[in-house]
Amino acid sequence: MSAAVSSESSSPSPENPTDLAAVRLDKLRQIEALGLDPWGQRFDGATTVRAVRELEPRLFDDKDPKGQRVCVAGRIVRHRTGGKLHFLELWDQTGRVQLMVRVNKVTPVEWQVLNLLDLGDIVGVRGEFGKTRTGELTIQVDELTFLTKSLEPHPKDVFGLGDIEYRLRHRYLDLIYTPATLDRAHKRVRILRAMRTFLDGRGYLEVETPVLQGVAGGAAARPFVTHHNALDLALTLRIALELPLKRLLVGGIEKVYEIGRVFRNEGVSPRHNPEFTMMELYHAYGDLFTMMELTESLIVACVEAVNDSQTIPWGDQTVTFTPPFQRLKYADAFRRVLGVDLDDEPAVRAKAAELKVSAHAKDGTPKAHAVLVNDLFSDHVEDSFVGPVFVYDYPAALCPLTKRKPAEPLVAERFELYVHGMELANAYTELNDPITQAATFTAQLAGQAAEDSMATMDTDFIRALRHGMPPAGGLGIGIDRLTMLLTNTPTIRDVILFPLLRPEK
RNA sequence: GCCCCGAUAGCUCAAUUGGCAGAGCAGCUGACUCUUAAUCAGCGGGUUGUAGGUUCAAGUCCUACUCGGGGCACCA
Repeated sequence: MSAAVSSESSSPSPENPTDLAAVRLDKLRQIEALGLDPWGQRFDGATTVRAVRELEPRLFDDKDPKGQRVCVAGRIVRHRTGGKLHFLELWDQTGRVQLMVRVNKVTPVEWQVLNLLDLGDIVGVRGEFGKTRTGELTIQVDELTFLTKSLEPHPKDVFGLGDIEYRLRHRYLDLIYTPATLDRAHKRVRILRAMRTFLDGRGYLEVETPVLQGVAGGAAARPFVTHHNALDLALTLRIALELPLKRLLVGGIEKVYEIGRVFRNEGVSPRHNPEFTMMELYHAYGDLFTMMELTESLIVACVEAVNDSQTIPWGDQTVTFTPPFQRLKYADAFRRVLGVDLDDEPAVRAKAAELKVSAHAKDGTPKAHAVLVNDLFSDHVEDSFVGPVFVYDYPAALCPLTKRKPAEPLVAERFELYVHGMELANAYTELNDPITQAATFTAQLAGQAAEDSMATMDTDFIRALRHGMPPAGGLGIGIDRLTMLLTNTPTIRDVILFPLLRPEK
């Protein structure tokens, strides 16, 4: 769009040869003058570069041209001219291959086109596959079809793309010139496919539930707000998948899951994007420990989908995903790291003061004990987990959707799976008692922000529970963070192809 | 929303204490039928993110803003 606009002001015969876009537009006109379409047409018969490179190469021999004929299409990413002989590198998403074009092997028009090629142009070629005297796998081109002009200069790939903003705003170039970016995109798909295969194999039904919801429930987060015109209806984008899926448990779908985008109107960071992908599943008649077993197998299936072993690199460290993962009670972890019992309120307050964790909310009200415990845990305990480790038996006050332990009503049957301080999975025995659920929805702890309390009552969900939801285990996994971990990627921006950025200008 | 850091040619990066804004690649012209970060000869290319300010002089110092990065807060 902007390229065309800026180019129109440039002369087709550029007076300024440093106006790179104008030079390219001029070449486009020359291609048109040769009677060719600079935007190309259907091109049949191409195989992938990878498939070509797997063929047996044969040293080129003009007197005995018996090499295999191949056909590929892709982008020109390097071009070495040599008078009557050109070498080019053609890129497609499976790899690169060298092209050799000799003046006497192509038509005069094709030779003219060759001399008009810019880096970034797309061509289709046919020719003999073999290797040069120096051993480079090469296609000796005898048919050259121009397929698409690139009017913008491409980055010089040999030095890589250095500027993060440039990479994010030109993700299409990042995919071409940063192999790791394309590799991560492929691995993300493999992880999702492994997850679906695993869950389908265990009898889980994949469903789709509404993104637009009247009450955004199932998590503590600020929603995006929107509006439906015809019904004049205030709507929010979902912040979790939980509540619709549990309605399906009521409806008798005993094993159910959804992989979908959720939206939280919160900050952006290396681990947060306002829209991200969750997998949530629910299993009637299961519980917390059903979910632990399932999580181990599921994570291992995902690990093995992208990695040969169960040990994967993470920065300068590694993680080994060999079941059973470590299990650690929340209270034990708290005591081990902080040296105080979480039920000992004076000791917890003293520890908070020592660690400079405020005992008061931003508005000055004293934090409830459970909130202070949670803050201490988040700030000082979570980071100590190398993992994978299941931390389980959470303080019930912080888990409004979770069933309490029968003998310990202050403890919720919940676990989180941590790896290198990152929360990878969250699961619990689902609260299916509508009377307790109605009470926890309205409970807002002192010192807890309103938007963090899930204090908005979803009366329709309560009604569903009142019709009887079977006891169940539920699990949520953040797909983006799982992908980060399994692809050794420190920022969520690089496992999401188009992370949210402010518009330029 | 707050704090810190960054932005220089299409790309990747230099520029000493405030003292003529540079290089490689890419581009243009020419040479070259086995190159591969090709090579060789030559030529162009900049509102130093934007707007102000200080100064004889600003890429450099100051202020505001824009965008990005890191952190905080929030969260998964």
